[in-house]
Amino acid sequence: MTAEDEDRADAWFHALSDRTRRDILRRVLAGEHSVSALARSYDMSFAAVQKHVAVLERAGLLTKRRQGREALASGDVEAVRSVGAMLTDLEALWRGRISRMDELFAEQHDTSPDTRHDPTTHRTD
Amino acid sequence: MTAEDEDRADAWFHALSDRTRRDILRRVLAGEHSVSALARSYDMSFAAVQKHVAVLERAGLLTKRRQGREALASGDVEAVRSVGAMLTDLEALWRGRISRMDELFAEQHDTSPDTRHDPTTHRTD
DNA sequence: ACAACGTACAACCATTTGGTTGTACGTTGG
DNA sequence: CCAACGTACAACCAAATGGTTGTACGTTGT
Repeated sequence: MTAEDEDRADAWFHALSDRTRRDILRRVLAGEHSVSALARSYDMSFAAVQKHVAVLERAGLLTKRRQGREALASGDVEAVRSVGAMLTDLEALWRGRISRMDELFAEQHDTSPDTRHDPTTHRTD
Repeated sequence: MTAEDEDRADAWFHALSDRTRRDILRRVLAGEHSVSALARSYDMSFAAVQKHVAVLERAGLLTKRRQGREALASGDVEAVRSVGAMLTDLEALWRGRISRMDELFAEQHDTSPDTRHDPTTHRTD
């Protein structure tokens, strides 16, 4: 099911790649806003803002709730956390690179590898 | 200078919005790879992969180092952390919303606020 | 009742994107 | 020396993107 994960990641990062959408997400994370209330904040048509909201909704970064004639949008912090988790995974790959560099150093300079420091607690920055 | 920040964020998220680029970034975070070595991993032309590498480079997510005829690409973990920090900032906005909800709840339902639970330890998920 | 409001969506347009092929140029190994 | 390799970049193309206007339809306030 890695294919669907990549689809979700595509949608997440694409949704976040537009500054208007990031601004909308900030607002709806801070509190519910109707689509037209959001639209009033930007120098573009209502339809344009509505499309941005739809992109964020399809990506799962916000949800809409119908109340009378208004559609109230609310940010989904869990989705934001999931995006952050992807980046943490990327960092982990980098930490693995450092560990391998340590191993290489140990092999080249140390025939008794037991005396090396613990690579899992290695300072990296 | 918020404008440049938004430009950088646009470049970051756009670079990450393509699965081939995310995969390239994973590889170069784990260790240096030449552009042609990367290109061999994907079912597309060398030029296409080279363009993906260029997008990641312009976004500051990887750097290239010239060694002979090869261009060795390496992931920049600091940039990845900066992207993660942006998401943490988004989360903070959401936490502010919850605090405000707690305040409103206290005002409306409780004239002696002592008996309410502690909002700072409020379970949110 | 009905005008104004809020939403949704289709059609259209210019620009960007992600891919291709082709060409040029420095580097390297036999 | 020179053929193969690695890189860079231009030109081109189909599809996606971000914007527009227009239309339709349910909701609300007077």
